[in-house]
Amino acid sequence: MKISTKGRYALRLMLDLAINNTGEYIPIKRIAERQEISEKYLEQIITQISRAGFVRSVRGSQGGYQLANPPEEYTVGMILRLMEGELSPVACLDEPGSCDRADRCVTVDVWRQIKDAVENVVDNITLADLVKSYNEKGTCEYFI
Amino acid sequence: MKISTKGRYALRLMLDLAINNTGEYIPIKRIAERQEISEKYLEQIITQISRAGFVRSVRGSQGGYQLANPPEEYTVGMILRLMEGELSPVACLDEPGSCDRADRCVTVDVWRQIKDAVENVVDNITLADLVKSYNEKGTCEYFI
DNA sequence: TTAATTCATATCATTTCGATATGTTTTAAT
DNA sequence: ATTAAAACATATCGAAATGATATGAATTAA
Repeated sequence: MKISTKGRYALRLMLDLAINNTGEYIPIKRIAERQEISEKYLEQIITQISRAGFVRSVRGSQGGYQLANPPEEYTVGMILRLMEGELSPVACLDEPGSCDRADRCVTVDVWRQIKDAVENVVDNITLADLVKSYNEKGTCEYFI
Repeated sequence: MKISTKGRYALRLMLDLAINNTGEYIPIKRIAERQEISEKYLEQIITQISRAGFVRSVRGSQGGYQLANPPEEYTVGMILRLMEGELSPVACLDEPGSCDRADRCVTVDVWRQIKDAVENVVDNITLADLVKSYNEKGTCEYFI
């Protein structure tokens, strides 16, 4: 039941962009430094994020990334789903017909409830909420 | 964010024992047939379950397993934790001191909420609840 | 004695994870 | 023009986890 580093790093990356949402383009190198994450690994991650249209990019010297929309418009769920796929504890919830026991299945109700509970959390927290938490935590240069 | 087959199979196994909770000892072979799961794989799983004291076993011919306690006393959470470990989306929630960014961490609040939401589901469903669902689903020989 | 069963380990193929490596293309600054 | 910085693209790789299978020993009722 773990979220992969890709999902976690993507959230930190997006939160970094949200906190530094000044209009400037931020190079991935800065984020890698601040977050202490491998630059090359972050490049892979932001490539996915960029293709999804969550960020704008400018190539070349002085280039970088910025959020495509205001932090209010990104939920944690959007970001996690992009990297992790559906937030289901079992595949059968997302692949109808994948299980021929589905009609007489009892435990699927449990998995469904878990999925709903998780989604209820992640779809109701935005980057703006996290920026607020960050600011309330006092003066600190970094975060996780 | 997936639950492994061990966790899922363990729940089906325990539910099978709960449904067939007649006082008899049930060989793993029967359960493997009913659940269409590899017998040898189920053996590994029930070994863990047995060591935790969740079931009683009798060796030899006519031997098998039965629940050590009534179905009401087993939550889904107990069974999943036994196979999967803590139901946290990130390790840092369970390993204090594992992360040196913990003090200035913002995203950990998200992970904590996810964990709480999942636990709230699985710790409030018992095998007895699932047996009830099973019986309400009508006459069917099998379940998942 | 035999067959059925739990119990114990070892092994194994495949996939996933978490990266690293090696470029290319683009662009601002010099 | 040249250079350095940066996005973009793709391949590779070691380690761990996953999901089993294999082999056999110990126990017990029939």
